[in-house]
Amino acid sequence: MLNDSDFAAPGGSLPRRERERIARRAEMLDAARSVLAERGFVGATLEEIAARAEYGKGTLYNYFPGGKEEILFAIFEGIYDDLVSIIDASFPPSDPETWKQSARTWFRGFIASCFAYYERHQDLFLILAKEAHRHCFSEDGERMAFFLGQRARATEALAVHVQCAIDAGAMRPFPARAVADMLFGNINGLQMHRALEHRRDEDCAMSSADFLSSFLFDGLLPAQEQS
Amino acid sequence: MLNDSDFAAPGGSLPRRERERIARRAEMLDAARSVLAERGFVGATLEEIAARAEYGKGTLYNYFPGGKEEILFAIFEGIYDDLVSIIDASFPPSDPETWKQSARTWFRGFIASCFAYYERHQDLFLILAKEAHRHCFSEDGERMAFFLGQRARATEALAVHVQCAIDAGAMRPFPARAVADMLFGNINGLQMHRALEHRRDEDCAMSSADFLSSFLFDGLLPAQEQS
DNA sequence: TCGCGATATGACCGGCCGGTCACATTGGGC
DNA sequence: GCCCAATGTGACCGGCCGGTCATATCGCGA
Repeated sequence: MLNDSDFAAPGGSLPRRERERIARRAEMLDAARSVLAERGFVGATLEEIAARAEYGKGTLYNYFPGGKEEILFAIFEGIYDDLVSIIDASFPPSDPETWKQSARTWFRGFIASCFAYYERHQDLFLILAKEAHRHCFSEDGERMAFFLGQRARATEALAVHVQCAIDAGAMRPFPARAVADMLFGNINGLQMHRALEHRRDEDCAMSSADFLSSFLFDGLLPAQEQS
Repeated sequence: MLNDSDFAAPGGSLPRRERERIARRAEMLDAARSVLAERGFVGATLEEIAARAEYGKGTLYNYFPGGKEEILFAIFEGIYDDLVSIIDASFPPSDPETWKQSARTWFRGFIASCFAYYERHQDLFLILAKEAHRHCFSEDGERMAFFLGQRARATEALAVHVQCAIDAGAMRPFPARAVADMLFGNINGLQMHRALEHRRDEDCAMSSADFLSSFLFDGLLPAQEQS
């Protein structure tokens, strides 16, 4: 993911065979993403994924011996890799003084990057919206552990920066993990709101980021009521 | 739902036959809720629902001719009925002056009621978390319409009161629908956070409501930074 | 006690799909 | 051009489950 210019794609110069293998795997994942976004994990069939990737069903198993589940895992790992990259790119390492001045701007930028990412990869947002919560409560222990782990990876990466803001006095001293969770929740929630109302234009992405950061930083009370 | 003391249950005194029919339907829905919470909609089998309700599979179809889908609809309709009842009970009709004084208290009470409800009906929360988003993007037009409609019913009921708060000057003039959406999103998000961390005690439900209403009303900035 | 409509039941059917594997195809080294 | 390893393939299998329906059972009224 993110290959299209967002961030560095791996696999510079390897033995020829290896590069082709990676490229084919990527084609299959592309197809899988589009089918999963449309039909969800249970509704998607390996047949359709294979067809859309222009391979036979059996071939999928050469690249994903774990079958459907491994494909799901690979896709989610990619999404969370992207989110962690966005987080890292949004908060340059700085001293407390800079933090105090820039925290709000940086968080607003982070929020805008997330919206831009979801806007550019609507299939990934759909997969996230349809599947992420579901599998966090899966009855299959291994699957649940995987999803909780991915979720925790992103939450903790963001919580680090929340803690910086708190330490610098730029944010009230709430528990950093909880705040990080709420940030993600609000970003996803607002994106969902936008998707359901079919607001897709770029302008709206900007104003959504403004709305959300004002909502989160300044709260719901009118200015004179702040306590 | 809510039969256990929360709010009035329907069906006072009807022809005997009719009451028994309603009671059996309720037993089946109870069983269905517990299976759906564990396995999700696709993982749940009619066989297991019937067994848990102590009926045969065929009998389900006497009460839910529409099969699995009708059961799902009935459960969600009940959940959203409950949420609307909670909303109505949380905001007594009042004049603008009372609103201005009490808005924050009422919203905090509403948030606490939601947490209490989810705490008391964890199966319903699980169903909501696992299924609600998924079906809002369903490829089946009718199902999607149903879920969007239910969602809109609750959002609009809450938005009415948000608009009152705004009109009374107790809340910043954001779009009421968007605020209502964010409120629900944050309540569900925090409940999810608590569920995943296995925080289940009542104390925590109280402090969660405090945390969330402070988070939402006062925002993330320290007091002296409020703009 | 009988009879009959209402209700309960679970064996069965048909379709679906994840996963397998014997075979076909390819392509690179010689 | 030949050979073999690597890779691709889709027919097939087995299990699963939603939905049906012929049959059994119930219970009420006469």
